[in-house]
Amino acid sequence: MLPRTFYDRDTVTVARELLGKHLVLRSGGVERVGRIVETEAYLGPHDLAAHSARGRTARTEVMFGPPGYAYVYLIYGMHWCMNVVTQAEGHASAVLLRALEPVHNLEGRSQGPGLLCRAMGIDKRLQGHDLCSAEFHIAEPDGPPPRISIVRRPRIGVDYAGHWAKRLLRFYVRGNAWVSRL
DNA sequence: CTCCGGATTCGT
DNA sequence: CGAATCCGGAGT
Repeated sequence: MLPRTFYDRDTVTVARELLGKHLVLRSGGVERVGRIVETEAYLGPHDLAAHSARGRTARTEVMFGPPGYAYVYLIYGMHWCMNVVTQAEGHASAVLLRALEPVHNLEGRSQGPGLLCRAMGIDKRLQGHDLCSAEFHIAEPDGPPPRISIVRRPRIGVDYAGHWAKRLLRFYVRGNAWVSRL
């Protein structure tokens, strides 16, 4: 299991290093595992695409808290999205998990943040959950890590954020078939 | 209290 | 390209 210190670092670094790691959720006697192949970094209140840019609210409270917790929210009234909170308490930054390569017990497709949560069974009950826990965490896969090439692109769906929409804060594993879009 | 729109996905 | 579908956040 990744230690809390993994998340207590620069958000771009965490977003890049999460690629290739395993997201693990044990629920109802079933363990689901997916390999993270696509992420986006949301840097904090100064980042106009980040939810924390609208200030500290009930929904975004967990983003302002300590690193290594899940920020889960509902979008467009029907899809859950999952983030990992990064950096020290008060920084209000996070990494959005956008796509998984199926490893174990995933239900259907997992390319795109909404489909990822559907496949893993992630919803409101995991909002604010500790990711340094047996039932819900991110882990280094067994064996030697494969050498991967990382692609940097602008984030998806944040055109409203002015110049922040152009920043290269989306990361994915080059050539991976489970990435949501090229 | 009302109103607007979204870190998406799917079907046309 | 537009609908689905609901709640957070902002304004009255």
